[in-house]
Amino acid sequence: MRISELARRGGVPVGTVKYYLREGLLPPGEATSATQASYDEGHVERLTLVRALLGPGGLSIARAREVLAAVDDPSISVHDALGAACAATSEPSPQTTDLAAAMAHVGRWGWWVTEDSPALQDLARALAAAQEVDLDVTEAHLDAYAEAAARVGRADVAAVPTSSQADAVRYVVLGTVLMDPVLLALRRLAQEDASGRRFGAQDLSGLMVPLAADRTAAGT
Amino acid sequence: MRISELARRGGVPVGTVKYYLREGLLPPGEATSATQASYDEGHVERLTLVRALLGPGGLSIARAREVLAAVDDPSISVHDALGAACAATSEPSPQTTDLAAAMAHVGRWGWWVTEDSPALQDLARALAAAQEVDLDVTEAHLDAYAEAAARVGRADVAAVPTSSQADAVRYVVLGTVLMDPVLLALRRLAQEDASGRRFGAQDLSGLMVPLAADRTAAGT
DNA sequence: CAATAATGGAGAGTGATAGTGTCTAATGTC
DNA sequence: GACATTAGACACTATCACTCTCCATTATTG
Repeated sequence: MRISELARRGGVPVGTVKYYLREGLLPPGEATSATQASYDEGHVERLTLVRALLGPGGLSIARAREVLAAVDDPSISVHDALGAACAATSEPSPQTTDLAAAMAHVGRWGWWVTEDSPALQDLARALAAAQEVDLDVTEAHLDAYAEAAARVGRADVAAVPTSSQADAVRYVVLGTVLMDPVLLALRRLAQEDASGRRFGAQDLSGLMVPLAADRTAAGT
Repeated sequence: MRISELARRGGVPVGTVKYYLREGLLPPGEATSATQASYDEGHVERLTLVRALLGPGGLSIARAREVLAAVDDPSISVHDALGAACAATSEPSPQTTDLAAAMAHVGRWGWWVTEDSPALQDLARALAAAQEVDLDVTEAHLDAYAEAAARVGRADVAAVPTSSQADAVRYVVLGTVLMDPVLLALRRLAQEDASGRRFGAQDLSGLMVPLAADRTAAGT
């Protein structure tokens, strides 16, 4: 297919496809002449993948390129692919963070992580930010988070397919990036549920009901 | 104090403080003359709060303004404050999303949420994005996420202080925004742990060890 | 009391990011 | 052979979160 069809299939303007090609997010099509290249189903798939990483995944072009490099690397291990995905979703450390508190927590939970994991930096920064504004995060509260995270991490790793290395790598990378928003949305919903049970019952009695599945989409 | 001291205390340039004043993120200081205003400790606290929302919280100026409006509203309920924080961290719905699948899941878990919750839209979009790229998210996998999220949501709500309405609202809003990155970082670390146990043992035996607390900060 | 520095306020400018638009020569298609 | 399409390159746009510059007006200080 030509570029216009690829763009249509992916639901993006042609210019955007060209942009992704330029940025190396999409591999070039097979050149059939000086001004023509043909693209295949693989390109369509790749394009939807790129859109997922950039949109819901929230990655920048540069980060998406790193993630895709991991997906494309046939020799990468699943564990290293996870590391690449993790790195792609972490902020670049602006200054040296004090990892002591974060490391103490992780040690308390007995988790095996490398000391230079970007996620450890992220945790340290996030906890420091909470402390900055005097947000009281108790050890028990954090333990609840850790148990929840452990549950999620175990589910993620258990779900990794064993069919092939490439499948596993793809699954790990995509799962890492695309399940973040799922988890956050679920936290919001769970908070709403818990809050409704604790705070909302009296003043919102009629408005908040357990969702029944008999309505498909709520318009205005 | 004058603006330069406020800026110094908050660790930001004076120009940035002026910008936040212009944007309504900081309340104006008490004008002592045509070209002078005095700021107090409340302003310093507010400034660190703004920095936390914009930096680690990942909010835009506009979203931060909404969140701060909730924090400032003395009559808002805790539940509504949570809703405001939730809305501030959701994408504005670009198109109508099909909520059916998301609602089915939420109903399955028996959660009480409103049908027009932004988080429900977020969940629907995130699941749709995963499906788009053929990422297989099983019901069991999602159930694990839901249980983890429920745990987190319960911990969050249980930790809400009862000292005063204002404290509770502040805690809820900040906790919602600032604990997101904590949860994501913990997921990464838990994944690394789980992955190391499953995939990493053979090829990274020496590099991955349970963290001991005898080192404070890991340099290069 | 005069020189210097800082302030408030407003508008313009900056750099990064993610595209879009425009152009050209070459090509495909009817 | 006429018209649309393409690849490739470069330039342009929009948004965001600042950052700079300017000015008249104080505050401070020697």
